Amino acid sequence: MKRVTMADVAQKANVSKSTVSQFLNQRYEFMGVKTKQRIEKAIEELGYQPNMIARSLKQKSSTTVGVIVANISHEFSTRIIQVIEHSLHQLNYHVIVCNAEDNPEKEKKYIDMLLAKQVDGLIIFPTSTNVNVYNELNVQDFPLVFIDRFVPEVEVPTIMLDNKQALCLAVKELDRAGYERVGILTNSTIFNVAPRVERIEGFKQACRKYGLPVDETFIRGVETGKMTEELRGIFQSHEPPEALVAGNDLVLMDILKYARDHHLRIPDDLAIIAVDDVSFSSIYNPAITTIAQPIEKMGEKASEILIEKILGNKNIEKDIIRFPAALVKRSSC
Amino acid sequence: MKRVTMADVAQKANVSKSTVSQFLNQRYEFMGVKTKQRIEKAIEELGYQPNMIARSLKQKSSTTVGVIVANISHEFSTRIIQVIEHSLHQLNYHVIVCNAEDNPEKEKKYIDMLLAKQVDGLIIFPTSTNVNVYNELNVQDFPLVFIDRFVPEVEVPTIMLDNKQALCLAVKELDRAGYERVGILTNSTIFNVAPRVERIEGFKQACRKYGLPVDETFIRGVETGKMTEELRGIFQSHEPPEALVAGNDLVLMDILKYARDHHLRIPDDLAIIAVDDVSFSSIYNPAITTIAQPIEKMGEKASEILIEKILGNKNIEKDIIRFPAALVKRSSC
DNA sequence: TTGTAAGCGTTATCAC
DNA sequence: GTGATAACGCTTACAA
Repeated sequence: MKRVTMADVAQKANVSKSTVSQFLNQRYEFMGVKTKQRIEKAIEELGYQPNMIARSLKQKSSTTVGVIVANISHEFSTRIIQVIEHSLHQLNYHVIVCNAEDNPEKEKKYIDMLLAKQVDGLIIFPTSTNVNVYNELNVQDFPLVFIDRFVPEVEVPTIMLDNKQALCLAVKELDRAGYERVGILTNSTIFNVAPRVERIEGFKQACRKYGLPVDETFIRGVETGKMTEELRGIFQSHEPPEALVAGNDLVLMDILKYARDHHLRIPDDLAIIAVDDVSFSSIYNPAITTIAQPIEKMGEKASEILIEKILGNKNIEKDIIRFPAALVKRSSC
Repeated sequence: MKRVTMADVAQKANVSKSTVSQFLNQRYEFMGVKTKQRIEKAIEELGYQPNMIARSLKQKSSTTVGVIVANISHEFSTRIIQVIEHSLHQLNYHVIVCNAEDNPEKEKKYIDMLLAKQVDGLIIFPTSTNVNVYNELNVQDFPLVFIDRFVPEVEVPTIMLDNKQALCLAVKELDRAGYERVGILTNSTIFNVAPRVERIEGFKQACRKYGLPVDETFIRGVETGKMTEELRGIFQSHEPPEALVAGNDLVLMDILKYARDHHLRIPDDLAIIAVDDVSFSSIYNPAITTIAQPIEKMGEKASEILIEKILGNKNIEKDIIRFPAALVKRSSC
């Protein structure tokens, strides 16, 4: 497959490469009408397509950004990536998505690869442990935005859910519905993944606020794969919880599966409220009450800040930007 | 952010750029041990990272492939993309994913952009209408693979589900369970999207095979957004269907929602079997019986063929490769 | 208004 | 064993 280059066009149109370049970059202010037409014709006839690689090399910009997601299996991740892709596409940026699978080494490898590919910026769902890598990028002023999770010692703009407020909303709803023995289940908190820790903390605070008992046996960060086991433990207790908050979509699935397999009726035997308004929550029977993240806004904001940084705007808040959650009331609690 | 180049390394190590290049490309056969060490040291100290853009320009290969998906909102799409990304990553290829949103113009625009970016190949869930574009790529021997849908007049390797067999499986199961009045709902067939047409056709054939009545009023390709309306029509009929096949995940959602809102018990009032083994089918109550596509195998095969083509292997079957579906028996029929 | 030439960071050829 | 030097396809001063 012989690609046609600018030189071919130039030759065919009887002009020099630079004139063709001018044309392509819409600088026809001082260009003869006839030259312009000849170039147009030549491009058309040859089916010329500019080579963005060559362009990138010269311009030192690839109009590509990388997105590294900690774990793509959360619906939240895929949806926010879609939003980011959509926003950035409108600005003529392309997106390369990488899935770190919650593995810091993989994340580091991806960062290196994407840098080698000269991406103009990076949006990362960080895995917390690559602090030095992040900081290195940061001191070099490399455009970087975090999403979903913050990293303690790194000053990077971070888009996050207001987890405290989110859980306050959840507990408030549980309280309103009259539940007393309540709990929350999230994925493992051993790596201090911010949303999980914050959600648990927010849950406890809210319980105190609404005067609900805080029973630590129902408040758990559970390792992947051990959820069923954990649930069995919880429901074997003398007084099992009346209501459970699912820390994310995957936890919700585990709870629902357990409930079904053990014939727990929702919400009568067990009320449920889930963080993340996953698509199947409105389909489920009964429909699941959820706490929704403003995915669109979060994705757009992340894109916006990244582009600002790419374009060289220095005065961007390097802080965490928290987005409020919203209660989507359905029938599971 | 000042990037360090090969020249910097060369200078620091007191060698020429070419030697550094040799080093980077593991050609140390004739390289002095000391030179090697000096280069290693210089790279380390400067934190040098090769520039793949420059490399690509020279090598005429970007080690990047594009994936254009017709509609990302199907779980099937996202999952197959994950598989593709995973397979190609192992071969050190990167993937740029684009969502054509079922819009042929958008698809064409993406193809152009990806070509401009010098992707080495393209995996497309085609939107059927860009036949000329596909053919142009094809005559130029540009590495191209279709997935999920075939395009009649284009000779490109195509990975597809064996839809006929899949629906045979579904109908067989319906028959086995004793249902007689059966139907199938898919998305709109006006654009002759292969899977939809084939699934409907396969359904009819299978009904004949198993001696079930073929009632066209229960066999429908429905426009997006009109599913609820259609369902209302179907269930107002004198003898509504006892069992329905959902042509894909989105259709399944619509059916489940309708069933819940109209208090149809599954499977007693309405049995359901869905094509695509979406994650929530095992969670739902009752769990949904599905026809699963071998997503892993399909994604891997697509990646494999694409890479073959990229590497210049000419004798690849340009035909449709059909993958068999599998019944996942649960409780909805 | 258009052309010339240098340069972006690599790799490849061939000379030393 | 190592180093000049010329590409790769484009942009951009600056010259004409």
